[in-house]
Amino acid sequence: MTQLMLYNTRTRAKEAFTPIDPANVRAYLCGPTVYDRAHLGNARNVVVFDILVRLLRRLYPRVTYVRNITDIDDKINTRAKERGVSIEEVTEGPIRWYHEDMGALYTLPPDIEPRATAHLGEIIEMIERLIANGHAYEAAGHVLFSVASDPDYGKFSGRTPDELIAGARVDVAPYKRDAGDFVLWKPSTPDLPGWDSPWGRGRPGWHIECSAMSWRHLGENFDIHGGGDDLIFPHHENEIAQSCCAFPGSKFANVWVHNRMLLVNGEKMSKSLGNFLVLHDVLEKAPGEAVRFLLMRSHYRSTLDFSDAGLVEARRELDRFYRALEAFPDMAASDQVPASVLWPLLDDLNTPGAIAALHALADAALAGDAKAAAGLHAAGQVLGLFNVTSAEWFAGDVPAAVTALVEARIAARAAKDFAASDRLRDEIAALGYAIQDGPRGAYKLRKA
RNA sequence: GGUCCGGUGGCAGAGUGGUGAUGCAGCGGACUGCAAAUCCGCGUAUGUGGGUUCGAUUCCCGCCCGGACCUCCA
Repeated sequence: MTQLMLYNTRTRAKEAFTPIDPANVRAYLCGPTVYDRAHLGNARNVVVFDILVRLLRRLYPRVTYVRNITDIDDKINTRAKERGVSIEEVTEGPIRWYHEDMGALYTLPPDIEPRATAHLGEIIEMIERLIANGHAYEAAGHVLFSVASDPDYGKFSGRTPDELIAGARVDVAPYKRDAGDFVLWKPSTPDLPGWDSPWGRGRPGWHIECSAMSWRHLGENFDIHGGGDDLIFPHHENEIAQSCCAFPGSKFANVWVHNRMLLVNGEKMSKSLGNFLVLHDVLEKAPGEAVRFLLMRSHYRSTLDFSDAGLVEARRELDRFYRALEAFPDMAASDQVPASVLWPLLDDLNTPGAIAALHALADAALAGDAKAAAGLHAAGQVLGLFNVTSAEWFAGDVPAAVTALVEARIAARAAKDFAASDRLRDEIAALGYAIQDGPRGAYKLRKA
């Protein structure tokens, strides 16, 4: 059983995944707009896609994973103006932090990481095509996409143009033909970053860069497009409209994979609410692998309500797996992922189901089953787990002060001075380490 | 207001038209100088009212509650 099933937002149904070209599966994930630190919601999105890509790589010989960086944006411009620096100086830090933080979660880098600033040519070419095809028009220095020109507009997100207008909570610019028309290109005043175009010096609107970059790197029609479900409208609806109208007859992405939002205290983390958890801060509280594990403990299409208690629990579950692996230090590496783990993953990335299977393997491994331990380790590769050794997981680099106390305690126990022994255990605990005694004076240390 | 999604044991969280995974926490026992870890065992759940069915947690309808989108957002 190696058939991957994926829920496709386009059809609102779980479908058997069939690549356009089995020799090269092409996938695109909407990446960050780089003006700030990544938050935990970004992390969920990237971890989910990371598992999908790892799984696809087991099933197909080649996967091209593209994740863009949006480095043209009005929020970036605002920051640059506030600080009196160039937009490159604003985006440099956030791009570096993004790589560091996602790396700390053991997510694989994309094969191609295109930037909007390097794709103005493609962006302009697409806009020219849209104008030539009668799907876009110039007005007041802007170029706008005409939603009325696209009979399919709204189908993806399940809305009619009337609904969109009725629900509009923003003022409609007077130069728009329809309230739903959106900007492809807008003029830049001299104090703002801009690029020369047939419509004068300006900059692209929000949605066009993803259409241009996916076209450049994956073609007019590719397999999978991912993102958070808050992007379904308007971002992905608009991407589809632009791409399908610029390339008549193309289908753009075949399968759309959207993860649900991460909640904090029952509410969506969002920039406007200001309640978002900065990933870097969460990584101060727990190992990256525990944060990653927390994000896979619920299905990607369910809401996940973050809590510190959940983080602690994620870490304890991983403790158990590392204990199971620890029992087989010389285990030969295997890439045979047990069917019990693979099967739920193939069924629309059911990570909680896979984790349940991991626990069964851990039980067997703790009972002495070497094959189960090898299977557990192999399963970790497809899930992006077990990236460190058990010793590193439990203790990391032990400070000299702790080692000295441990040695003093061994001596005390040998002398059966249990009062001293218990006192030393408390002192070790005060330094953040727990000690476990084993047979014949053996012991294990772990970070509290 | 429109559209959509969900409500499972103390908590987290899957699956399923036919005796409700898994984990964490809790309880009892073994082991231990005491612990920890490990092992054995235990308990508790499908929001609510109808309908379809031999049988529903699973399908359908109403209600209640929660969340998302309709605006920047992963």
